[in-house]
Amino acid sequence: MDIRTLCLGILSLGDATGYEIKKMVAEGSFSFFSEASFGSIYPALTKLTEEGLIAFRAESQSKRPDKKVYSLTAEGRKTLEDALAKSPGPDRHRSEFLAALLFAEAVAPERTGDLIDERLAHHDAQIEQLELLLEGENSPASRFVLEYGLAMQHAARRFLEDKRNTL
Amino acid sequence: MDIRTLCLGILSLGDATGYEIKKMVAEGSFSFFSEASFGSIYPALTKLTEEGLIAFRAESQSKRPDKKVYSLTAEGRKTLEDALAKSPGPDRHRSEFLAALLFAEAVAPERTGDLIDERLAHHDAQIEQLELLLEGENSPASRFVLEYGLAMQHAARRFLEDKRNTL
DNA sequence: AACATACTATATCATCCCGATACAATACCC
DNA sequence: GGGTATTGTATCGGGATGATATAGTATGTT
Repeated sequence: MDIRTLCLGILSLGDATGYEIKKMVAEGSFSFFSEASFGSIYPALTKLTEEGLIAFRAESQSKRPDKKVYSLTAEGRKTLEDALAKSPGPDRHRSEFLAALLFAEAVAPERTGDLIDERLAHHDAQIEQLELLLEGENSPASRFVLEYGLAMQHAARRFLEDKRNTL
Repeated sequence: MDIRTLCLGILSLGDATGYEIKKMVAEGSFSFFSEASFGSIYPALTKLTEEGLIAFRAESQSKRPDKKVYSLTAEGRKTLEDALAKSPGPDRHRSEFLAALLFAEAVAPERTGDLIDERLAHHDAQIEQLELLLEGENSPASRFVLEYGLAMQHAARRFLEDKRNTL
């Protein structure tokens, strides 16, 4: 899933500005399976507009630069449907924590206990945040994703607690 | 964790060629928390060598290009220790599956059942592979990572099975 | 025997992406 | 008054990905 398809997908759920798209992937339920920076979102939106897959209306705001509110065109919806027809690629998980844990074993074994304790606290914070998001979310699809994230956090936390003394 | 630190970490576990490092992050227990391509590994090794953090011995092979077997220098080990002293950055999870599921809800809802069924089969395959790797692995740290991955796969699978009919 | 695919091994390159930065006005808090 | 946060668009350097090139060996397939 490249940034272009991600933008099409987000716009299929409703019109948005580049800034709003960035907020959605940085916070909210999108943040648990995707990422994107301004440096990729704005060029993607420009190119998608040139290709006619999306269009924007400029909303002038008093004392602020114009907002460009993007929306999906019929052609863009078709392109998204085609992309979704293919089976999704594999998940990609990058964890500095797991890497640090594995390397610390060889280089600084006294550090592993701290790493795990920090991690448990991190999971607690994530769980709290997810439960908060879940309270304010009514869309079934978004709730599904948030509950999925919650299940994963609980599973990771449980595993670490069980195994803390094994290493 | 950039590729440079990843290479230092892998070399802290034992000497290796660029090709072997690539194999480790593409298969094996490293693949569940990291990724790297030839296009990033070879330049990283070259630069780390220039900086004196690693060194290589060329092993000439009959009828093959020389192997460059890299190993960590004392300075490289120190650099790795410094990097591990910092707390690891957050995990990054990218899932085309979750994105497709969320977007399909709006664009092609009849596809969601198939997506989940495909995903369940995918988890079964991953679980089988992880159990296979676990059989041949004796290092406690590697076993820890593999068991972690296994726990996550089981949790995801269980969640999807429970929720299949909710959407 | 011929052919195709896969493996070992290094390396480069276009394209894409991230993180930082810039600009600009408003709003809020101490 | 001053510092930080928010809404907004946009660019740029450095870094990463995925594909491709080269090249010989090994293995499997028809």
